[in-house]
Amino acid sequence: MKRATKKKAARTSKFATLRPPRPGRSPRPAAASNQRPTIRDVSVLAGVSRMTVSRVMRKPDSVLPATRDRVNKAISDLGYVPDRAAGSLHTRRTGFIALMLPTLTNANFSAVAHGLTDALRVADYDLLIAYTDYSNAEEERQLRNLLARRPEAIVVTGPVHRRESARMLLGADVPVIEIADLPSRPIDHVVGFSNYQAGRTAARYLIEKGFTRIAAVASANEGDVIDHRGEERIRGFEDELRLSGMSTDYTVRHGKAPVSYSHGTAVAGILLERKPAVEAVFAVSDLSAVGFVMECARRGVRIPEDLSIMGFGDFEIGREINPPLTTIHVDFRALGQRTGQIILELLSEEKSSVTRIVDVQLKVLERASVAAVPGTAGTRRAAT
Amino acid sequence: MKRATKKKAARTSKFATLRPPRPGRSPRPAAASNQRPTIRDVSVLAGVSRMTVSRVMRKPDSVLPATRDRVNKAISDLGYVPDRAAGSLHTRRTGFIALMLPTLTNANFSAVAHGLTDALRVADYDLLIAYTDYSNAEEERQLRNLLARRPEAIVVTGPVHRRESARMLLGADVPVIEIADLPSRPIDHVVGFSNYQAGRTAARYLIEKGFTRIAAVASANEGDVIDHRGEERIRGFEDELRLSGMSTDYTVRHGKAPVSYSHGTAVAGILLERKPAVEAVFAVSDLSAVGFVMECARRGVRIPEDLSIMGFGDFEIGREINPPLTTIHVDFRALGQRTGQIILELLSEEKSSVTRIVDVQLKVLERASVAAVPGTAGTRRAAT
DNA sequence: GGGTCTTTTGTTAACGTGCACATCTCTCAG
DNA sequence: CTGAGAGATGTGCACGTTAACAAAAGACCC
Repeated sequence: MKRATKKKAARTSKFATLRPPRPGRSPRPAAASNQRPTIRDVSVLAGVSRMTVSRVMRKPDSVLPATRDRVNKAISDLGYVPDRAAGSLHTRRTGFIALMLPTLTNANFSAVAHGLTDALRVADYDLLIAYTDYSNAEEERQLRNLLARRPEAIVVTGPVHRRESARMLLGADVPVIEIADLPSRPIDHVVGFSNYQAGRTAARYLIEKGFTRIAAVASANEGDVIDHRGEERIRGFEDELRLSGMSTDYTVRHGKAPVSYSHGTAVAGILLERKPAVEAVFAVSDLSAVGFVMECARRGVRIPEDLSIMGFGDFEIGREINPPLTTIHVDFRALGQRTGQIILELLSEEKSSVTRIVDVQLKVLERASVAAVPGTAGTRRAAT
Repeated sequence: MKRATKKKAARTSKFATLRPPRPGRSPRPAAASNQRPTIRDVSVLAGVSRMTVSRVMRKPDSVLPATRDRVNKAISDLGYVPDRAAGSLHTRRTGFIALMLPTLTNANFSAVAHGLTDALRVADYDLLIAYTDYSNAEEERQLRNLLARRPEAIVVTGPVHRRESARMLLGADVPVIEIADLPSRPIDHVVGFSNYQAGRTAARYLIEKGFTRIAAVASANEGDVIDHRGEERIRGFEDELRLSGMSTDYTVRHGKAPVSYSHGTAVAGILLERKPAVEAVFAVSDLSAVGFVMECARRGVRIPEDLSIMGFGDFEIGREINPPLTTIHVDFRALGQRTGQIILELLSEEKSSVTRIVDVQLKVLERASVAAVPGTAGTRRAAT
């Protein structure tokens, strides 16, 4: 029988008969039972060499079916799972993609993670997720951590602000993709949208509806903790107001990033006291806008009759509340998927020096929380 | 001067003068400029051995200040970041903690991730997050993936259902912690709460408020995609109803896990048609409950006057809507932190064979979305 | 001034895997 | 029956790091 012959041959290491045993190298006993099995344990059990085991796992067709079955049985009996760290040490491919987000507790950012995973699933990549809690210092710390894992691509929520962070990213010698913004000085690739333009778009939308007393609502910068993308939206919003000769006095900054429902609730308390009364509100995030709407309901302020409001981000809850929330939509899941596709392209191509800048769609979703000022019909454009 | 002497001595490899150069081993040229620097590059630049560089990074006190400074300068000049994969190959410590969640787009699960990170921050661990989209098959696939990274502990959203998954976890020979449930047959450690009891608690609460026509609202199992913890809550809820001699006919199952706002909206459309009219509703998740409440508002169904409703999970939005949502609270962030602490304990102790089962607090938050039936005063307990 | 101890630094051999290459086995043509 | 070629399998080393051990250089003591 073939098998017996092969087995014996393998066990007696026929190729090394002339070589004396190496001095310092003990034959190493079979793995202790409490240790995870290695490819060597599998090879011994199956009576083949380590290389054959390796082949069974990565190109099974190059191994004789009988041998393959024997090896597979050994793998399964031992519960062997190859150690990717050891493998990648040799292949220089870790299979890690690093993703740096401000926070996980934000449906849009988790949507990015899901989208990215979707796109990467076809290949054999694992996501290495870190989050910064909106702090640049933490970003740098996390980045150093991530680089120690040798990711094959790095996705950061842009723009990167620290010099040292940018330096590390450049030095990593792997594709870097900034997402969720269009940085003025990109490090490498970009899949994002202009938060500044989003802010301007929101302002233009409200101005065209005929409002003149318009508020912007955002978090306050607190030391190192800054929502840079939110800041950009507010900056664009205020710029557009000014360009139309309007006041930015109604802007309210409150609390630390990230904003959520309670932010809107608190800000409503502040803003609704103002005289003359504010007519329209743009919140830096839907979550804040929703909190604002809820507080208005409690105070008997009718939306949109007494006050119009719009948010940003098209969070699911905005579609469900009464009235539904006008907002600016960005498909974050698609953004993540697109990012994943680009990574796959960049990693498959030989030497792609083409820098990709993808500007993702952004659109106003008109819902019932904004109503035009009577007599305006929502089309009063640049009424000189 | 001391430094010059040392430097020269180091460069000429004074300890190996008698040994001839090894045959097959080329001295290896300095790393190509486009390659990430290794510890060897640092050692050459600093004029010391690799080991000294390694020491500077992990126990700096054992190196002479002058040498240390020289090495640190080389590290910084080269932008050297050690490769943890290579290090862990030798130390057997990867610094990975694996976390398997059903989804990231659920604030409570992301809170677990944040809590876990909080607790692990003091040590040098990185979280390796995977999610299953509520599929057992995907759980098994992801688990195999995770194990290939050799995590030092594995956190899974319990209970684990597949035989093969459980087998892999046991074979991993690292602490396994099931969270967010109290499995009847735990694999190892547990930090969770009884979803079954949560369901019973909810039912008891509504029964004591005097309701008799009570609905449970959940997702429908769809093939492999099952929200096991939600199922447990519904099971407990219905068991408690039956124990009080009540009907479970009002239970509505709809859509695929995970449920969200639109789930509640859709289910409200179904449930509000029922005759005789339902009096109280328990939704498997706050998100569904919120959607339900919003749909009631649109239909003119007053809460709690016409209908009482309670949810589960104490999501932030439940506190903000009108009326605020009665719910069952579990502190998921604390759950994550507790899990992290236990991991640190387990990994620091020599041989801790003690299995930890932590039953996390769970409490009903009484808010305005549930009102007692007139004449009940909310205290009709087991009215025999 | 010679031994001994302490401090500092260097050398070697793994850790688990995969590639390049070497070697054996089998088939088949001539 | 032999040699070439194809197919199957094995060996050795490298990947980047660190623990254990070794060695050198001072410090210190009598």
